[in-house]
Amino acid sequence: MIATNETRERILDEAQNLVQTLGYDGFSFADVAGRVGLRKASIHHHFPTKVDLGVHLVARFRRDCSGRLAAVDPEGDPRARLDRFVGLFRETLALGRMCLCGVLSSGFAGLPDPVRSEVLAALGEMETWLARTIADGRDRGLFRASGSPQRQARVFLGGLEGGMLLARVHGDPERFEEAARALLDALLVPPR
Amino acid sequence: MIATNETRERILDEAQNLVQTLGYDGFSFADVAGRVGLRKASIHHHFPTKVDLGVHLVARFRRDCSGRLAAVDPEGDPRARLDRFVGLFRETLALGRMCLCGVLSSGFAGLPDPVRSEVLAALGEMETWLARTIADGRDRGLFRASGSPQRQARVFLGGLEGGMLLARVHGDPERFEEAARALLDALLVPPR
DNA sequence: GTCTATAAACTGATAGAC
DNA sequence: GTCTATCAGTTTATAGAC
Repeated sequence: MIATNETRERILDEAQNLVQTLGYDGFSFADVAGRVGLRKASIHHHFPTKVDLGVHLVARFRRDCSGRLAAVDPEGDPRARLDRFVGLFRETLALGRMCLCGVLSSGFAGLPDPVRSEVLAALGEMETWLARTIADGRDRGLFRASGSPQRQARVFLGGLEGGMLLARVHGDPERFEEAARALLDALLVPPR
Repeated sequence: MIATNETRERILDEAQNLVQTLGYDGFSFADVAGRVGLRKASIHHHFPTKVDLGVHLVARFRRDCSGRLAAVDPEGDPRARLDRFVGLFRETLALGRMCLCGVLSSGFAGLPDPVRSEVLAALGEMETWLARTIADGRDRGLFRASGSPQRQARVFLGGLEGGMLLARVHGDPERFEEAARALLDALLVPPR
């Protein structure tokens, strides 16, 4: 792996952290600069505009998600694969952060066009992965058929985002677990 | 009903509309003033600070929700009563807006303390109403018991918020309907 | 109650020295 | 690549005339 500009990554790290905690409008060049230990002008050197920073932020998040999901063995038990998906959300929540796509969905109408596109693309990739996994589980007789796998994937993702949102508000991760368990149970074929 | 200061209400209307569309940071005194047809200073006359405006915003929303839910006949079919709850969300979504609590949950950590308290109170009242309705449905043999009614209420509310969020992002209200249907189905006792 | 005018702080962004 | 200095625009908020 070529060393892909370390400062750039640190800037993206801090910016992403802020967005996942406070929302898109909740971070400024001054905030990011302060945390990275640089001046505002130096941030602009790496990311000329805020839109540019925002787009690269979501694009990296998307690549990261895709990579993690691609690393899940597609031959494994579909239930365990879904658990892995839930685990990615759980890890984020444990840090007190929201899913990047979830936060950005909240003030979606106010986002710059290029950022919106990236968010939609990221959400689309998650849904596609979920739909494929659910379809596989149906083929194996593990999941019940109820509408299309795409439909089930959309409900699953929405449920996770909502559960995550309310869990963080109440500072109670157990709420997220409740939601995840309910979503998985709804998918499973009845045990008798 | 005594005429409860009309200008104040119009200010709250426009501010709430903006928050539900763009988020808490997405509205300014200039925005609100422009829409109401007043100058910024006049808004400050009615609501001295932004925190003050924000608190009254959520407080009014909370009263409004409580009123609408209290108007639902507590003797009626629990399934229809839940449908009524879903309908409140549906109406908001049809206007391209998010649930006020949902939007404010997104950047929760960045909200002023008094606003946070109101959001938590509003969410709590919704959950309590849902839990009572679900408990009633269980007593009548309509809903399946799976964890406490409180737990089911939390999952239900989270699912609605998440479904609403993603439906609006994709500009596809049908996504919300899918989520709502799945949540109701999960509650119902199997039809055989 | 509404207005004009103004303040102080902050926003994203640029120019140019080192 | 990072810095200082600066810009124009916006933010919340106040003072005081009408």
